[in-house]
Amino acid sequence: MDIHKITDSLNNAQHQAVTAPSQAVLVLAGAGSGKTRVLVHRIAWQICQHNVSPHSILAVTFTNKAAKEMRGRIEQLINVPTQNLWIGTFHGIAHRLLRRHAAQAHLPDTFQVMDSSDQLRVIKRILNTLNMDDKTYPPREMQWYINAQKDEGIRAKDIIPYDDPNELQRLQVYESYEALCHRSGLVDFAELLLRAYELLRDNAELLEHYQQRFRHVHVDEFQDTNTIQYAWLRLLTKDKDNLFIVGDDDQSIYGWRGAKIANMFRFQQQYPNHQVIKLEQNYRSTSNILKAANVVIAKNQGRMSKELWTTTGDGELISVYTAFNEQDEAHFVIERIRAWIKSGNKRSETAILYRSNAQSRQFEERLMATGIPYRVYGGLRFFDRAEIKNALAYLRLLSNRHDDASFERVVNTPTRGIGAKAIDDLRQIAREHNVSLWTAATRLNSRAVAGFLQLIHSLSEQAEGLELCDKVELVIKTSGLMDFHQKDKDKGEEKIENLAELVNAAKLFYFDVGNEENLSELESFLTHASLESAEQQGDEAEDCVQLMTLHSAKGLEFNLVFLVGMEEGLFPSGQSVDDVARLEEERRLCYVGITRARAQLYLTYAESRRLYGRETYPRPSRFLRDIPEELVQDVRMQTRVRTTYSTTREEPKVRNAYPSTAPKPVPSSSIARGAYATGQKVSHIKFGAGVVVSCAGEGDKASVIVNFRNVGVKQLMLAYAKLDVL
DNA sequence: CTGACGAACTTTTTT
DNA sequence: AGTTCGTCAG
Repeated sequence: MDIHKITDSLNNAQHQAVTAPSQAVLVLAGAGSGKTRVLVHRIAWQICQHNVSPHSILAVTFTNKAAKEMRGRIEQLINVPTQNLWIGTFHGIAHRLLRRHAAQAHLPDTFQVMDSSDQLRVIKRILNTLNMDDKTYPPREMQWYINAQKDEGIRAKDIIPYDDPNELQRLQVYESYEALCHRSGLVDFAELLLRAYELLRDNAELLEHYQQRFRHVHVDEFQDTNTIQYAWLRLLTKDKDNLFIVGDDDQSIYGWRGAKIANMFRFQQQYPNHQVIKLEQNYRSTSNILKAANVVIAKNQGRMSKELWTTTGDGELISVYTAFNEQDEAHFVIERIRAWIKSGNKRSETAILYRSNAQSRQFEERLMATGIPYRVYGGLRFFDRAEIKNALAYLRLLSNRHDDASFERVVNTPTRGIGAKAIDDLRQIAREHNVSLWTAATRLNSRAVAGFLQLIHSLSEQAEGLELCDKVELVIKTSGLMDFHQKDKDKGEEKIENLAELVNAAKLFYFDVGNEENLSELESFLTHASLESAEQQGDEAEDCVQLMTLHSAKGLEFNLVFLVGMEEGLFPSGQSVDDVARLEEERRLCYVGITRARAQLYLTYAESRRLYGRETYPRPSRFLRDIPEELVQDVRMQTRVRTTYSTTREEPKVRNAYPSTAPKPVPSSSIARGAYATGQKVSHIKFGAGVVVSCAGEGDKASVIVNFRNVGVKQLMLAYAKLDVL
């Protein structure tokens, strides 16, 4: 194996990281500095240079996509079989451990993983049985509570509720939930991690075994680890310091779901012999973009210092566009994209990034009207669809009759005359005798219920010996799901297609017998469905404009990026502004957003925006003001010169590149009144400079609403207020 | 069981 | 505004 192939292409810092001695290493990797590269080459280096068997290497990521990419790149780099290499998500690895040692983890061999919507259903049901009002105890909050406890490694038995009645109630739910999961052989996502941690913690020989086995442990996106993930890593590596972590404190954007940047500091304390290597050279963006990113993030306190730089030139200035309202914003963005595509660029190289999903609509509408193909990220995933979950629930019942969540899901889907009453009875029996719903059903005297049991029995018999995909097909057809979903008025066709797609997915499913010794093919497929649902998204092949939240943009890059809705209250989110820590996370989010852009970055905001059915007049985001003027070009200012305010109805369908060569279309809501129109820059003796956002009334009663730069929105009567047109 | 209506929401999301 | 969720009547 050619070692040079592994090290030659690296810069100094990368080289240092890849070839660092086997001790704890923290690679502080800025955006676009080649962190995946370092991980991949580090692993390759160990295998080739130090003859480390792939069998003794563990690499943990957060997403399946990242895991897959890493494995692919290692295989590409070195010609060594990597089946023995453990690369996977925290959840995937935890799951694997639990399968191997199910008994020691106190789990049945047939345990199944439940996703968050399954979990929510179970919790709802528990609230119900406990007779708890779901107004005072919203199921979502209970779910959040339980997961938060598990993320911190806290079991119900560890909680001392003191005298707080609320806490007592929540504890009761947590306990019942644990009991039900245990009885049904169900494991939620947080449980996977906690259980895997406890497995190692409580089984000395097992821990010893894995400590011996994994000579090198690697972690990607370390800043996103939560308490239990850290604890688990710590168990595995504490005596050997063989932990190689890559992360960027500035890109920690998941604090709200338990990620702890503090883990990076904890690492430094608990692995005193560690080495820190900073990757600061950026290979993605122009210098101007990096400067802006650096300035924005510099305002955060307590960072591990790090500053991105590049050898490529300044590049274009960052463009800021001030829109009248959200429609104008969308219009502007889409026109720019249109011009960009027209000059020969790929649609998939441009992205519209927003803080919240609700913002996508305006852009979608415009794109649709313009006929530009686009793709919105973050919708329902394939395995999350109701029809798919129904089919999977039948399959789960085939493999485990006592899976209460699945039982309840399909016992009356399609409807077979088992109403709320019958289900209540079942629950009653189940609770009294502490048995599963299935067992309860065998004791209930009901024709309909007996019919359901019979159906499952017969499906089970018929499925015997069939290929996986034939099993799936059998279940879908025989259970009546096919007919049931076909009846859906407007979505029937789509649902049938999805079910067909599920059969197809089963056909394509690769069952790795060697790796899943304890699992049947069906069980393995079901696990795959819960644990890897994300990757099943449709055709990425088509060249599409990309629309997504800032969160989902992490890790991606585009030549042309629009960061839209740069307004106080939106971004930073109104819910974060009064909390320093949350505001810092918003700022990191902004940093993430800016660093997605390779060549060109647009920041846009609207002076007036319809939000929750009301007209709001937000002020420009503080992040916008942080970026120094010399890096920015105000797109609107350029336009101003050419704009005629009297432009009214006949807004031309703009053909030219907008806005530099075309007159700025005035949004229909904007009506000229005398000298004032929305968008007009004005100046007031007392309030200073501002922009007209709305006009009303005529003659003496004419008034305008002005958004002043320094004092915010004011309504002024034209008859009294002295306004100067700028 | 379906459909209709009204109330209550409304940051971010992977596993 | 728009969506989702729960309740109620048919």
